[in-house]
Amino acid sequence: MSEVLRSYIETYASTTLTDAEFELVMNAFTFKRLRRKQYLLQEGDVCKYYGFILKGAMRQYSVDLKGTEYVIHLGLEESWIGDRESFFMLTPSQYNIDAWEDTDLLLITNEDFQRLLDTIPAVVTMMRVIDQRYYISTQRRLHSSIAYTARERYEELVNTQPELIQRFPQQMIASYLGISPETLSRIRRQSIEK
Amino acid sequence: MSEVLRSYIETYASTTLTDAEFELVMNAFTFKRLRRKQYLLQEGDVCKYYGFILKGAMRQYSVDLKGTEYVIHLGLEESWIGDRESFFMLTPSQYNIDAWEDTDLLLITNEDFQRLLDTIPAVVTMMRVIDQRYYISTQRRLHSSIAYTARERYEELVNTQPELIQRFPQQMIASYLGISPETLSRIRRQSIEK
DNA sequence: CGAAAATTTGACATGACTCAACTGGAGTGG
DNA sequence: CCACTCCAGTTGAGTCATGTCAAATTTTCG
Repeated sequence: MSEVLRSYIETYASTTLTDAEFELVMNAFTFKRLRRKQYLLQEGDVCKYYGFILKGAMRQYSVDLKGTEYVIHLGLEESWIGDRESFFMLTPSQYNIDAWEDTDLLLITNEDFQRLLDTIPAVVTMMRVIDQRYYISTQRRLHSSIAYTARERYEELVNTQPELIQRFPQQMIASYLGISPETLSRIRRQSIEK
Repeated sequence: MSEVLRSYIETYASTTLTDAEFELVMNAFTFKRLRRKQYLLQEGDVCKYYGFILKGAMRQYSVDLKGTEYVIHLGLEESWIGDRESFFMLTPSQYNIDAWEDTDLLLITNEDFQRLLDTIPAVVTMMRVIDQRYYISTQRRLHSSIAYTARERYEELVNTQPELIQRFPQQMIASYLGISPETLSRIRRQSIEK
């Protein structure tokens, strides 16, 4: 099971880990199983753990005074989940993170993570590559939200990340796109009609 | 002048550079002066240089078929400018980058940048810290675009980055916020009336 | 099957956009 | 130093995309 993390790191760092290094990595992480709807993080708490998703589906979202939820991240297996701002700055988070499907995670604390960065160069490289990709994908998403209509953003998502649409309910996808569930429903109908 | 870059790196890396290291850094960068409206990057080109702004104001934007401009980044002194996706992936950029004010830059190529990352640990650390901050600020901006109205986004910008509002014309700020210049004008009037 | 949740649909409200006209400087040149 | 132009910003009117609320329908799942 932890082989998944090993090959993930090796892929992103474009190198291999020695068994000793991998041992260190595995000691730094704790396995955790979350059932559907269980929380990894609740608003107001500091994000103590960053998680690597082995299997499952999770979401990160805020809730406003009216109770409306705003989804800012959806995560599937072989990706990371956590509120980075809170995790690294040790500040209270404005986000909630919960499991949408039953999810298996590998969790790591800030301290342990820093230690890995200090001792294993491959982890540093991996982080650089991941940040790079995140930087690029967020910039694209930001550009979409400024330059594209609701329909265009939905169609872009269908083309680039169909797996999200398959795994999460429509209302979450709507929130992720920054539109109402009703609007998304209408957009989909019109897309089909054409 | 290049002392600015040195102290920037030292601040972000929380360490000092040896003179030898700084020598390497300076050899990697080229000084460039851009006049107002000159381009650093044009759509369709690969972003050959990443720039550190010593003095001035720059913007990064795309243009759609109708000629409408969408500003995705505004940069002032002591920050970086460039299309990271194009720069690191060597792909043609969809963005234009030009100088809004006369601007002094230090430019670096991808090759030279990789070399610095390989030879100077402080540069690696600096990048990690910068990426971290960018990650956080972009996530916030994304959250704003999903969860807040045009007015709220404008007010947030006034509170968090008033220097952008002072240095760039209103229509660029509007584009940066993803709203029309007319809408921004009306929002401002109403804010004043209250 | 039956309850609860998700999605769809309809009717209506509204925020934001578009287009066009107007206003008010900031420069320029006679 | 005035007249003129240019351009950003403002304002108005009409439109359109999207949101809201409520009801109907479909799907999910115990």
